Amino acid sequence: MDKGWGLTLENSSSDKVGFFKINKPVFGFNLSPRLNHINAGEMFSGSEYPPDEKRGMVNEVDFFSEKKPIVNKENSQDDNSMRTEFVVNTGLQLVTANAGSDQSTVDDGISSEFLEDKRAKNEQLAQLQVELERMNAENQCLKGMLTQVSNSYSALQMHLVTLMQQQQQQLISRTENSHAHEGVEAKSEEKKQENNGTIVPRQFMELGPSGTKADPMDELSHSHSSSEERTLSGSPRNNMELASRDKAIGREESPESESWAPNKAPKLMNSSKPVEQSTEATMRKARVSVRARSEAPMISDGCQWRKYGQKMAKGNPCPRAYYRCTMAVGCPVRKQVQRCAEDRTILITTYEGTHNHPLPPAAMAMASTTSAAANMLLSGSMPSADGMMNTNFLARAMLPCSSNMATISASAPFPTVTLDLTAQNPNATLPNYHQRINPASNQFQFPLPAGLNYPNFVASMSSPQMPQVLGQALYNQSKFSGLQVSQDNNIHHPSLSHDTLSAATAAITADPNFTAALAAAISSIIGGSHPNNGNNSTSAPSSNNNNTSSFQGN
DNA sequence: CGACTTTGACCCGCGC
DNA sequence: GCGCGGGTCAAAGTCG
Repeated sequence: MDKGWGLTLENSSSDKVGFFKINKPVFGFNLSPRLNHINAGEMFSGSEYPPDEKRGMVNEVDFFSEKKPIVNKENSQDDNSMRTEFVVNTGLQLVTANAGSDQSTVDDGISSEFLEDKRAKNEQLAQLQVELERMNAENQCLKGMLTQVSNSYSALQMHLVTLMQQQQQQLISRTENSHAHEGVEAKSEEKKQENNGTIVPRQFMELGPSGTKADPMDELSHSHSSSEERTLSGSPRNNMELASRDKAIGREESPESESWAPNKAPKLMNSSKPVEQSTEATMRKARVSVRARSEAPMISDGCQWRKYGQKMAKGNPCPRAYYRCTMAVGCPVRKQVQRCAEDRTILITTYEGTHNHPLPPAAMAMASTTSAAANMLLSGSMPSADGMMNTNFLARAMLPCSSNMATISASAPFPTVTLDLTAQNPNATLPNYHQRINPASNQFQFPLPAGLNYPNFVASMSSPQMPQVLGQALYNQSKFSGLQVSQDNNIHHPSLSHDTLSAATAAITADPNFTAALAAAISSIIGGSHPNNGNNSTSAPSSNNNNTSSFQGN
């Protein structure tokens, strides 16, 4: 039908006469008024609207133009669809009217016939107007339905995108787990890579709730049995470390040996697992460091810590404090807190290890979002060509945005992710115990709005959106930088990247506690699996959820 | 009294 | 082998 009309209008005028003579009746009589209305409007509303001369031709050749030229002329000035229907209906009605008028002409004369005719036309007009209104209403209804369908489609599309994102994340975590499970089987392959000087993605630290958790140094030793073990390079240095560890069997168990079983069992196991030990030794060094301005002695990050030592570090007049997580027995997570030598207002907090217990709600919220960050960081920290390319690409993308930035550096073979949130020169005051950022290392830089720095540590994690925002931003970044595992499912959100990242950086700078917890979560993931995965329990200890008061010395 | 901090001693890796 | 420095232990002290 449409095709017929389209052809009619597009063809040459010489052919149109014939087409119109044929199609017009078909259009007018054989189709429902509603379809006529819609199609007529569609056909004549566009660029193919027939010129006046064509309309004139139509009128001239129309079957009914001879009887009702006035009607056709009136309608041709207004609504095209109406015109069409007028032509059609007028023809039908006039047959009857004329039939009646023939008699009236005989009975009443010309004047009464004229009045009758005019009245009939008025009635016709009224009917047509009513019909037109009805159709308009129907069109409005259809428009509404179309809008509704469009909205539903958009909503479904968004939902689909969300589901695909979640699926992708699950795929990533599943892939990591499979990597861990395949660690043993893939060792021969890893060895090949190691021999070739290729560094494989770092492995995770063991984080199981075993009661014989050793200190981080020794933890490595029994992680060969860990399902979360990941592959890593066995550098000569690591092998040496391993060998020397094998020799060292001396330290006695402390009263805390149940939770921090220092050395015995691990070392016995080490002797038979040199390769794994070396990889774990490297993994053990995975850390997350947060540099932030704070007068407080320690950043509250939602976990509970116990100080177990303090030492003077070389090159820094400020002592370094050592803390371990006491939220659960045997939790291997530790952190070091030290003030920056150059700027003592800067507090450097370094996290190491993986929590073997559920994190407090606040930390859990952040940890859930930082899983994406960890994916990105882990991928980006790989010294592989891809990793370097991606991180460099990301850095290039981020660098021009601002001179003040939070810096996350992941440097192999001592992967340390540094969140520099001091809004100052991010590289000037890195602590000497951290590997300084260098061009060869993997580096993530996030722009921070100029002038932002750390506020007083009075803010709590009051904004539940922040983790999601950051997580989404990092997730987008990871995808943007091509770090996703699955290419087939890659979803691009170019519109989200910039805005979300800005929001994320704003969130970071707005709440130092958030950053600390973020770093802890990242450290957990880098050092092992997701903190939330370390324990089947889904409820975090409520009594120890927030230890802010415990560490707010100032 | 339990939890936490302090602090000297010790262990270990690493460079020379 | 030795010494340095980082990291940890554990007894003693402190605090609520």
